[in-house]
Amino acid sequence: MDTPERNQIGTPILKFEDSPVFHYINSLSPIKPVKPIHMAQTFNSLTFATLPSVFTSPHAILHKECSFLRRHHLSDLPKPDFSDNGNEGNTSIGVLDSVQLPDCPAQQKIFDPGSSIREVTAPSHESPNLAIELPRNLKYDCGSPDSNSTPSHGIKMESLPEIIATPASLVHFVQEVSEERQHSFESKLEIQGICQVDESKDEGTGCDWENLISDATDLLIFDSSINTGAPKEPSLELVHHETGSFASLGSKLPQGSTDDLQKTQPMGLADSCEEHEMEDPESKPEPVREQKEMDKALLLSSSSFSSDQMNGGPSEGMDEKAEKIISVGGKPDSQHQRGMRRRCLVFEMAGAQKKNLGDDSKIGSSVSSHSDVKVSDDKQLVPIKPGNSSSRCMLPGIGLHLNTFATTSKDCGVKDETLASGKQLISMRSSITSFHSVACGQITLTKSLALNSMDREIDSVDNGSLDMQDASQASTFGDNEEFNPSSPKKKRHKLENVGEREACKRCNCKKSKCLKLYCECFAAGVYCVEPCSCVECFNKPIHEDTVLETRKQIESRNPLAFAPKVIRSSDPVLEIGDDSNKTPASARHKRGCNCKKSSCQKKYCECYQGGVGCSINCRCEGCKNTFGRKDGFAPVGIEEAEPEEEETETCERNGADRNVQNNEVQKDEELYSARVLPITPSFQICRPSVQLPCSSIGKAPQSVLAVSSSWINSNQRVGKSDFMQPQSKFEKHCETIPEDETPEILRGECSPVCGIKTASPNHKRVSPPHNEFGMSPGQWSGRKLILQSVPSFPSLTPPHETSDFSLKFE
DNA sequence: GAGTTTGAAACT
DNA sequence: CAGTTTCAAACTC
Repeated sequence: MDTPERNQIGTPILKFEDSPVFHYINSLSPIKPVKPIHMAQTFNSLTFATLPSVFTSPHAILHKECSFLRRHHLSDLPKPDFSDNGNEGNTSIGVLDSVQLPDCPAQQKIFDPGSSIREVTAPSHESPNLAIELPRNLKYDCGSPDSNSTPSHGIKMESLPEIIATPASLVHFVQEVSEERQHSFESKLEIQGICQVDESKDEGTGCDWENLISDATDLLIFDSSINTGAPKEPSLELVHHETGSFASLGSKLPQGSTDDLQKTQPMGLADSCEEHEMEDPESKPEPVREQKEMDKALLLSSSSFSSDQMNGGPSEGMDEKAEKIISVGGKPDSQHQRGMRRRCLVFEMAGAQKKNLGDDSKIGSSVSSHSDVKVSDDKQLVPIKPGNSSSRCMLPGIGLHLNTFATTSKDCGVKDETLASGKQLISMRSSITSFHSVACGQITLTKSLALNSMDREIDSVDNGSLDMQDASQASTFGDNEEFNPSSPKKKRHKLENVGEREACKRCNCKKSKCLKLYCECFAAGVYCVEPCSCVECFNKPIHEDTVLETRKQIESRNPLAFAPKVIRSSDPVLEIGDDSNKTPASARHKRGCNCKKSSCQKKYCECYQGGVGCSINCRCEGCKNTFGRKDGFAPVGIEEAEPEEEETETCERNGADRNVQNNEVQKDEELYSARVLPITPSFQICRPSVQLPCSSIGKAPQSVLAVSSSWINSNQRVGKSDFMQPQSKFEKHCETIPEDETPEILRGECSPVCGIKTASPNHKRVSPPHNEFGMSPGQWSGRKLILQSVPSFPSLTPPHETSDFSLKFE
């Protein structure tokens, strides 16, 4: 009865598996499908008791991947026997095996049948509910050792004889089909069988295997679910579990266990590590896969195995549940490792996969070491990126606002001399993301949507790039996650060193109460956060009113006070934009610096700090800004400047890149100046607006999303919006230049910025349009809305009117 | 970690 | 608008 069903299910599953596998391969990591499967399996192992596995099994099977199924089957084969209806399970298994074996490569085939069978059988054994719960537990618990242990027991009791029988069959199949693996696998099976035969405990071990496997699968599933691309982890998990079981079993048969481990690991590895492998198994000749898997498995197994043994799972659990539990318990490590691997995977994903094999071993070791801490995080880590991480990470560290934004980029640029446009872009992206998060986190409300969208975009874009930042952020977060501020300075230094300084903006204000532009946080439009070591800080949500008022005052004096100091035209981050073409350096400090002693070669110089070259607006003396001297700029118009000599110097330092960029930038700036200038004001305003979301000042908080997007777009589009500064000088251009140009950019979205030229009040203060509203509105027409909505600066207030603004924008 | 330097921000 | 003071970051030791 059951068997036919199971068989059917199993076969279909297998078929499905293939298709799913392809899907996975094509689209994502195969792991996902596996997870469900694991669930089912876990159910099986765990749930022995309750319900017919059938229900669960199908689902699980469907979800599961071929690889998993296969493996599971192999390892699990006994389970079916154990399972309530050993008959069914066995029969189905036998059928499946027989059938599959021919089809699939020896090992794979073997595994496949087993897996499919297990899936089917397992469910039958256990109640779906239990199974579900168990899996959950496992997932959450990282393998819920407990659950595993119990189920295994139940299974053991029931299936002893059957299990034994099945193993033998399996062994036969394996032998026939696969060679080494088969042997190893067989050895395992045999071992299990022996153990079972010898003692009920042995059975338990066999069950343990299954359980372990199931657990592993579960783990794998989790991993997969968690990390689409974390195939490695699963493998690790499997390895661990198996290792654990092996350890118990393995004391006797280390090699066999190792082989098994390798086998099993390979599965996980193949699955997790590389989709290719996943596919490969089927397409590829088994040996190839096996070798790869083996290699990986070996690496992993070595690390994991040792760890597992260390755990003592093996030592204790030779036979019993305890072993199982231990092995399961060992999972944590495995999980940790998983997490590590996941991380590695992730990173690798982003960075390079090639390391996988070689690194895996390393990773495994390293992971194991780190695992403790990270384990819990692992799961989180993966999910975190999308959700939590962003929020958490972003929040703490990044205190990026618009200003920050600029600064961040600056920082990056500055620190990263090597920064190519690419990095900057990345950095920018990161900064942006961080910004969002920051805004949300620090400020109060963030618009998840905006953030999410941003994050998504970033994520999508970043994979690779993010690594840098993410890693940095992650590290910072790690530090900051809990916001252990420790010494802000130190953190800063660290961050700075990393180039992440931006990530965390902290202030150390003692007298300004963080209500003046002296305060970086306040200037950035962000509330001070724990990391800040400020004294008598009023820049907190609690004092929102005060903050808003103060801002208003400051804005009244200088509408652009909260605008980003540095505006970069080319932000890949925004990418929306377009002008990325333009030299990355297109950015400029809105006001310009006034350096006299630092030669614009130190962070005292805001331009340098921002990683941008000095511009016409700068009144610096002896400018040697490596990012670009104001001289360079001069061409357009007036230059303050001094013809400078030193361009060569710049070249020396950074190398041609910067120089070129700078030069280009300057040129671009000149070209754009007209365009940008008009725009810039709007941008600045817009940026603030972006921050505003958080701000709650009386003015309408703009819809962050709308604003942000628009803002971003504007920036990107404008690209060089940066230059608010140029205004003063550029104003001339603007005047001369037909507004049309600006409109192009602006027109894209915002209409006419041209007006901006208006008034560049003071060179010093770029406050171009002092009246943000008065002037800007017209100029920024496109963005006027924003301006309106965004008073001048990032208000901490949540966006209420955003809708209106958005509409306006549109 | 303390002290100095620097330049922006704020004030007159 | 210019000059001065205040402030906090950046930097040095």
